[in-house]
Amino acid sequence: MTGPARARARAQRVVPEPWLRTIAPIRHGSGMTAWQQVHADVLGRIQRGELAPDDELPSEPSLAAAYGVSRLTMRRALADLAHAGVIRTEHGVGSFVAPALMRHRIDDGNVSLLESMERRGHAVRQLILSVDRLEAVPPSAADRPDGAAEAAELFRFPDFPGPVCEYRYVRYVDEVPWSTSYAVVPEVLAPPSWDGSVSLFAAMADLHDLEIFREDRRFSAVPADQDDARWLEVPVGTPLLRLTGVNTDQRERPVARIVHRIRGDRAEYAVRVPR
Amino acid sequence: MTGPARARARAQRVVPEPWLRTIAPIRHGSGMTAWQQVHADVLGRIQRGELAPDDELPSEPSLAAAYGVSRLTMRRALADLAHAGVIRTEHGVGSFVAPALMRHRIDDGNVSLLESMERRGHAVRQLILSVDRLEAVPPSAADRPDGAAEAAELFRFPDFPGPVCEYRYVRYVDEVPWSTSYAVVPEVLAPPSWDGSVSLFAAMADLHDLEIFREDRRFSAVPADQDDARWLEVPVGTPLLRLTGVNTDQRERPVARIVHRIRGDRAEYAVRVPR
DNA sequence: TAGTGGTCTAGACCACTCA
DNA sequence: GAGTGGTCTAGACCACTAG
Repeated sequence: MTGPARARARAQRVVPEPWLRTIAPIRHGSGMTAWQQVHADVLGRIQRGELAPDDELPSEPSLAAAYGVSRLTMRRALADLAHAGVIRTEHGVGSFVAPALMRHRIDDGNVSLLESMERRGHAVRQLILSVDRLEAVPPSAADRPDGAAEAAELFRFPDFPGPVCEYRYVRYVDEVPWSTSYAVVPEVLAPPSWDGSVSLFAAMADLHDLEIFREDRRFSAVPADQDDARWLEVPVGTPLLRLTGVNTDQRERPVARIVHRIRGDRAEYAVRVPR
Repeated sequence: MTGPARARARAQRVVPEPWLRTIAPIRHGSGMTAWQQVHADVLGRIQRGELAPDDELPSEPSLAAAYGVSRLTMRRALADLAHAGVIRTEHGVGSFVAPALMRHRIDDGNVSLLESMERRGHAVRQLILSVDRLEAVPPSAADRPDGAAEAAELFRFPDFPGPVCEYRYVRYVDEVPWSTSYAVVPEVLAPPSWDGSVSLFAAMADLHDLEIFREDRRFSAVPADQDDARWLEVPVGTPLLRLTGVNTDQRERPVARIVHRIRGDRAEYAVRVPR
């Protein structure tokens, strides 16, 4: 496993020093706690356009001094902004105003994210983290993502008994991390040399002359764990949209199970509801 | 606005004192940070069943002492568990192991949460927070939930010009908070005395002899703000499933726009994808 | 009133990035 | 090596709940 491929635009400009002087110390004992006031003030300044996307914020100590709070209180405010995707912090570098969040609308019909995005002119890249072959026995719940009883269900393919292949990969849209993804397919259907340049399911369909349908989709919201945080370049605890599903072939046989954990500040999934 | 209606089961038992002695101080400098080790240890003990749902944890100071860390570090670990819905903390009372999370599977066809849940034997209650009449002009983005350009879109009803009614309410399932919800409908269609005992859209349908369809649904993930936190009884920043949508009548005219912010640790929305 | 969780501080040290 | 964010501490005070 290589480290996260960082090829990100650097700060457009550093916020000029005079800007710091426009900050007034917060007032204690005014209903709101200190970190809430700081949070609101910084958010307001960003929304009002005082700071532009990719601007670098002053350092934590200097901001803390300007607001008249301790560095820890300052960090509490900044952490909340980072969770909401308003700013982004990089260890050893600085904090930056996040670029205007480009929410992608996905019509989750029978077309993959990759195809759907490329049709709209966005570049999708899939970085494969691991491919494992497993006997189709329910593994111990502990080391599976979203452990518990659901784990065994992930490995059930009644029509294709035998070992399964387990894929872990990261999807990028326009070189910004989009999701950590997990897929399980029966080994007999697995494409032997999938390199992520096409949809996994498109590869399966080609190989075995199948038609693959997205059968059902389930949505939930979960906090980013350390692994998510690392690959998606967000703080631990950031809300992620968790999308699980089953794909079937033209005879309604399950052929793949997937779990995507998608950055909540980037993704919006749209579903047409049939009448 | 009244305070949150708390009618919650209290602790089944307090974790016995000897249990505290089974905790070993964490080892510094072993790859994981202190709070990660504490987090992992507490989570493991809960998953292994040492602590049962609704058990009350020892106080923060005593836990901190047992692990050999400062109270702040202890709190960092507990905060992460609370975000994930593993424990729940009550100010001035204590921390408790959260009950096994009951994920509800919703087939989001043309049936309301209320009907769908009651059909499955769950009690749904809707608490109305406010009903406001507004001129149908795009309001300032600042004070709308999920402000920005989307705000104006919420008020567009080309077929029913004029003022709109804005509803804010909280939905409970089995007396546990489920979502904070927000709906906008044209005033000419608004039921004059909706009390939350039935679906808002069922009331509209009855009143004006409409058939109401859930036209499209969009899913995203957002952190709980202070208002969400208050009503849903979760910490600020907890991941919420954000569900927005448009309802239309039998002639495909938009008649309502809705925004639900749903506790991520309780909800899972399932959608059948049409072939 | 006692005990709990929530906020805040000042200071220290570590881990990371970059010139 | 200088500057940044990440972690951690000991201690203090506040806000809330309950007996």
